[in-house]
Amino acid sequence: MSTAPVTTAASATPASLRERKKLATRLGIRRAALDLIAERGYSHVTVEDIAAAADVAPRTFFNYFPSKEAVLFGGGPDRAEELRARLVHDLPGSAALEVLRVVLAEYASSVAESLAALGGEPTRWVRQMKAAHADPQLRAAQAAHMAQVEAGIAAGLAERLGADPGRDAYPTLLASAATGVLRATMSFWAASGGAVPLDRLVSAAYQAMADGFPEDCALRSPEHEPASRQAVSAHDRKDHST
Amino acid sequence: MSTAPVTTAASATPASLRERKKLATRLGIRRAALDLIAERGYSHVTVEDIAAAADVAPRTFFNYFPSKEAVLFGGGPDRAEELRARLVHDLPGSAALEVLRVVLAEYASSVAESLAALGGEPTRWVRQMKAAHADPQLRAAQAAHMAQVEAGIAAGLAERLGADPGRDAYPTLLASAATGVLRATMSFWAASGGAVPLDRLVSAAYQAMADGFPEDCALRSPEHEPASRQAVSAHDRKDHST
DNA sequence: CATATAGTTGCAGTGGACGCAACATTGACT
DNA sequence: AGTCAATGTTGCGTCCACTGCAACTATATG
Repeated sequence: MSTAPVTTAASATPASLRERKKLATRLGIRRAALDLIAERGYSHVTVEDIAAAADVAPRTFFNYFPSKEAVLFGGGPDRAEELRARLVHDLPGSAALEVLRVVLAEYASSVAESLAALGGEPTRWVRQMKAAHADPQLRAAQAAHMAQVEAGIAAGLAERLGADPGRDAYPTLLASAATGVLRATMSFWAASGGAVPLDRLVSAAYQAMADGFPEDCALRSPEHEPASRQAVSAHDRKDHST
Repeated sequence: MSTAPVTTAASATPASLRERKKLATRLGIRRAALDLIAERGYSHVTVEDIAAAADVAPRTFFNYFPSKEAVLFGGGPDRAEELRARLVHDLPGSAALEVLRVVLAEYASSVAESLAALGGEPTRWVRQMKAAHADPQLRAAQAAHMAQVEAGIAAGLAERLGADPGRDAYPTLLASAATGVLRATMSFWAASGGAVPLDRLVSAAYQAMADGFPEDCALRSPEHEPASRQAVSAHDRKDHST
């Protein structure tokens, strides 16, 4: 939030002292939480521990995050709403799949950004992501979070397409598939250490989806801990009708 | 508790007295839970309530279900493993998408069956499903559950395709999309009151996915509370290469 | 400086989940 | 039958996530 200027909005807004302090403690809590969790694992860290490490009262933790899990995901509480709005209005005239690809690619990037804003070298939160990937509890939590995002997407798509979600399953279907793809992509990206550009990964994955997941489709990462080489062997041949 | 005789499977499985008793209490707990939740809503029912209604000690509840949420989903704890195995071995030689469609359609059916095994008219658990769809807490729980299923699917696909999930994102990607579609489909089916045959819905949805979610794709349900008519207006024209 | 506003903290309480140690039931063996 | 080992059930104590409420404190405003 303070390290790298956010390109989206609300940047360069030091606002009042109060606001700044709030942001600071929020970030402090988040940082402390991620550090501890990376060290000991999610289930071996209590809210009390986090609060102590962040120099706030345990009670204060819940003034900033509605749950212990939320500290891992919730960058901003309004991201879901923003997503919805953009899905409705962006790229008017384009196909639903196209809007999804563009908007969700940006969403992914913004998530990545907010991770980077936590400071520290990438190596640290790479470890964190690896840990998250392992712990089934966290997988569940992440799924729950994405479900919320998905609801926003479905609503946005339904509005854009003028469909009634109760009667036409298409928006929900598309939203579910889209978030599924998004989740898998971000997991993969995190596991790769962030070496492959996220937006490219997301685009490739959506291309795969639009093409109906052909057999020869493969999203591979380089050999070990990739640094510069990037494979992302998508197929740029088939043009799907839009 | 013993309103209607169970019509489905598990019949003619007297096994030992012990096994039967266990099954009985398990079903009793599940029934009690679903009843109470349908009445009061998920968050207004405590485990203690459920236990009381099922005539067991609160502690016993956790001998059968690992969590309060689990009582809503977990039919059997080994379903995930079975899924994995079938994805590896079934339909040798067929495309991954094809196996997914077949196996997941059956999975969905078995879930539906276990719901029906709880007895009572459909109307009851239709209400339950509607409630579940509304409560964000439950949406999250269901997502978490599906995440576990997804992990099994991803593992199975990876094994079938001989891919390393750490290096090739294809299996994970496919699994995520597949469970997304499955989830949306089952939600839709439940919301429709189970009027539309589930396996047909699932097949249609997978067809849509294999075709890259064309714009004209629409999975619609009849007007109001459907009874006999069923639309499922999929497109049976395009044959995708396999 | 006084006052309103808003954030922080402590406290007490609810409820989910677990480990452990009795107690009850079932099944097997002689 | 009668005894014993498994296995299931229950109660108890504990930990921890989470919440409402009521001080208390720091910022903002007049």
